[in-house]
Amino acid sequence: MAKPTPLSGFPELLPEQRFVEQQVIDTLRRTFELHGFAGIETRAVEPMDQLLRKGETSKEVYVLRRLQEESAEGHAGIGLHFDLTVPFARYVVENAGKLEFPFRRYQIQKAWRGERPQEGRYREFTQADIDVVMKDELPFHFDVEVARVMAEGLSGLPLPPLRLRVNNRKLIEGFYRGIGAADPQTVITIIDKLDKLPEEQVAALLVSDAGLSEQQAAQCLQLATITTSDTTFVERVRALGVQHELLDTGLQELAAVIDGCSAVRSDRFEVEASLSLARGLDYYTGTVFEIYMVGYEFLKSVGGGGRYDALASDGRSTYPGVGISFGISRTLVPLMSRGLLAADRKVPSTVLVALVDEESRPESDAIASALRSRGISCEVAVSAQKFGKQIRYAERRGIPFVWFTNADGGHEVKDIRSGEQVAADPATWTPPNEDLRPQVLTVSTSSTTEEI
RNA sequence: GUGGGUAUAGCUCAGCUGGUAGAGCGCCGCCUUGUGGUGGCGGAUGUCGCGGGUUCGAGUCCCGUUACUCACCCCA
Repeated sequence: MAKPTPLSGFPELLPEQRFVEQQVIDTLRRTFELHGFAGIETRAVEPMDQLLRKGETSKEVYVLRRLQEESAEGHAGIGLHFDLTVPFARYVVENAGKLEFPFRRYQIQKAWRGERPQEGRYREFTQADIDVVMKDELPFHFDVEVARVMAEGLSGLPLPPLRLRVNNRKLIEGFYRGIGAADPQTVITIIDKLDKLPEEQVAALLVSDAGLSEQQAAQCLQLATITTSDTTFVERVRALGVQHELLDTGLQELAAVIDGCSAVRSDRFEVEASLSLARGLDYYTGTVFEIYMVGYEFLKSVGGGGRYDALASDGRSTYPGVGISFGISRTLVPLMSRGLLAADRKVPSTVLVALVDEESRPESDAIASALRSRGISCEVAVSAQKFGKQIRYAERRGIPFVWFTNADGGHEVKDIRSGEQVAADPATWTPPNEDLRPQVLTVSTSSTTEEI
C-alpha cells in the first residue's frame, strides 16, 4: 500500500499525544462526576430533521448512506451530529419518563462538521459538554453551577490560561429595549460582530439594519465596551441611565454568575463580565458564555454555551437547560502540532525488563509479572540484543528504568536518565511516584518546560 | 463555497536559464568483545504527488488532476 496522506480535518494523534488527550478527558470526567453530573453517550447519528431544525443548515452536516442503497437520494435521512446539544435535547425528550429532573449530564464525544478545516477547526473533533436540564422551569442558580463546574474542570488541564467571558441576554435585550430599539434580536446579532468589524462599521450597521438612531447606536457600543472582572459592571451600566425591567433582571443574574465564580478564579482561569458578548445563536435566553485561550485568541472561542429556556420540547412540556461546551480537539491539536504539549514517553511502560538470552525469557516474564502485580507498567525486551541496544530501545521510548538480572540471579534496576544502577527486589521495588505514569510536558510561550 | 500557496529521503528542506538526485537531522553498522547517551569512521535511503504534453533529454517548462495548506465565511 502506498503511503496514505493525511485527511484534512481529521486529525490523528501520536501515542504520546493521545495520552495527553486521554488525561484531559479523565480529568474533566472526574470533575464532572465529582459534581454529580452523570455521563451519557448518544449515538453518532440523528435524523436529518433534528439536525436541521432551528435553521442550523449552515452546519454542513455529513449525511449517512448505505453503500447498497438503491439510489443516492434514497438514504435513511440520517446524518452525523455536529454538536452534542442537539442529540442531548432529543435524548431528553425521548427518555423524559426515565430521567430524574433536574438532570445533570456530561458528555464527551466526537462531533462532525463538513466545513473547511483550519487550525483549531476540524471536520471530526471531540468536545466536552455539561448541561443541566429541568422540566418547565430551571432555577437560575444552575447558571452559576455549570460555570463553576466547567471552570473547575478546565483549571486542572495542562493548557495556557483560559478566560471565561460571561454576559446575559436579558441584560442587553433590556438595555436595547430601554433605549427604544424596536428589534433587539437584530441588535444582538450585529453587536456579536464587534470582534470582527471595527466599531464604526458596527455602528453603521446598527443604524442601517436595526433601525437605530446614531445616538442609540452609540449607547449600544458604550454598553459593549464594559468589561469587568468583578460586579462593578453593574454601576457602570447604571451610569448609562437606561431603565428597563429586563435590564434589572439581567444585571442581577450576571452579577450572580460573576460572584459565584469568584472561588474558581485564578491566574490560570479568568472570569469576566463582558457586555459585548452576544453569541449569534438566537436560542439563548439568559446567561451566555464564551471561553478563550489566552495567547490563542486567533482560535476564537474554544468553548461556549448558555441558557436555553426551551432546550427541548415534546409539545406538552418544555425543558429549559443551561450548559457549556469545551472544544478538546480545538485546544489540544494546535498546541500539540506546535510541539508545545505531549507526554514524556511514547509508551506507558515504566520499566523495560532486559533479556539475557531467549532461554531465560520465562525469568524475565516473571519479573515483569511481579512488577505489574503492584501496578507498575512494564514490558520485556523484544530480543536478547546487547544490553546497550536494549537500553537504547528504552531510551527511544522514554522508558525510565531497565531491569537487569545478574548471572548469580541477583537483580539490579538502572535509571537510564541518571545512569544510576542499584540492587532491587522485583517483589518490593517501587519507582518514584512521578515515574509510574507518563508525565505531561507543556512548553509555555517563554519556552520553559514544566510538568503539570 | 471564493481566492492564494505548496507537493523532492523517515523529518525539515535545497536543487539556478532543462543535462545522470542533494544537505542537515534521524536511521543502520563498526570503533565498543553483553550497559545506551558524547565522539570518530563507514553505510542505506527516493514512483521528485499523479496523468499527459513540449524536448535528443523534464524534479525543473506547459496543460490537466488529486491531495495538503493559508485567508475569507462560520463555529467547538
